[in-house]
Amino acid sequence: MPQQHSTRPPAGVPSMMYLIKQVELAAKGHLDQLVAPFGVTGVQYTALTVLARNPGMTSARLARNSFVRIQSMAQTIAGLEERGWIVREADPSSRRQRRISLTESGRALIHSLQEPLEALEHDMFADFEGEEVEAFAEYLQRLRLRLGGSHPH
Amino acid sequence: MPQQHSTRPPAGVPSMMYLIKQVELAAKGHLDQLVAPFGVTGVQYTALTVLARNPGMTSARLARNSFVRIQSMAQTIAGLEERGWIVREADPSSRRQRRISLTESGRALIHSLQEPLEALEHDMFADFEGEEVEAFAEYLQRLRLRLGGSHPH
DNA sequence: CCGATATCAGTTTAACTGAGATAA
DNA sequence: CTTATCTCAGTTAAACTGATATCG
Repeated sequence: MPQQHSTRPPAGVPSMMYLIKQVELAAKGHLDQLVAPFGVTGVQYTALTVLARNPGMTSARLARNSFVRIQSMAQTIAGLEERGWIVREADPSSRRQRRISLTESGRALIHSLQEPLEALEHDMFADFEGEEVEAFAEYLQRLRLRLGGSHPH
Repeated sequence: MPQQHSTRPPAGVPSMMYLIKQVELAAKGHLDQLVAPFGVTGVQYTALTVLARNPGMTSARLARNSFVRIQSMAQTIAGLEERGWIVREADPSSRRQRRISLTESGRALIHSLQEPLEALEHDMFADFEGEEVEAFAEYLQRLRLRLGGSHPH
């Protein structure tokens, strides 16, 4: 039954998604600002850190891990390769796949940015209690798993 | 099947921002999928709901509220106007500003999408306790305020 | 003159789709 | 034959910058 056009505000329907988007947008702004002087975007840098933690990854696997299409990730990877931060080598056991590894230059980039980025995150959560940061991270993890379940192909 | 657990140490520098981005990306996918049949994007729709809750807003004010540039919001607003979901009327007390209000069509759109969107959010947080959802929302609010403090001009 | 609003025009990031070659 | 990976090519959404006119 269609309610009358009450002046009642439609409550914050998409409030959570709106909030998440705004936080992401604001955080991206800070991240980009910090890493830009190094000639890297926030997306490129985060991809690089994932690759640093997972040596030998393929582009396709990284794409699935990040919930983007293979082609989207390929573009990001191409940028990293072009700048010389990564190399892709043919895997002898699977000539189709190209395994990614960081160059010295890539490792140096991560090293240079590690401290400023930790400071940025520390600042982001300056008014959080220690356990609140962990709780927030845990909520994000849960959402990531739940929402990521239904990714298109 | 390819449910892998990552090699090991989850610790990483930009882990929080990476998580936030992934959650936002996944949530956006679900939102867009839901609202697309109505000819609206997720960004357009969320802007519309903000306008519904704040009648008489200007584009510039909405932009500041959303942490985007005036020009970026103007583009979103233009899309909403083009589709007939909003109208912009000259304010007699300030001939520069154009106050935005929803049309019947715009209100109908919000009404049509309210229930499915509530269902989507409910589903997102299905494995959250009630107080956890509130805590998560509160964390996001805090981050929004803290990060939004340093928005460019 | 200055600041805020709005607009016009162009750019960039980073996602997307579709098509096709090749290897497992 | 099927599926996954990779690549090429083009598209879109949604942010951005810069410049300009006008109102208060």
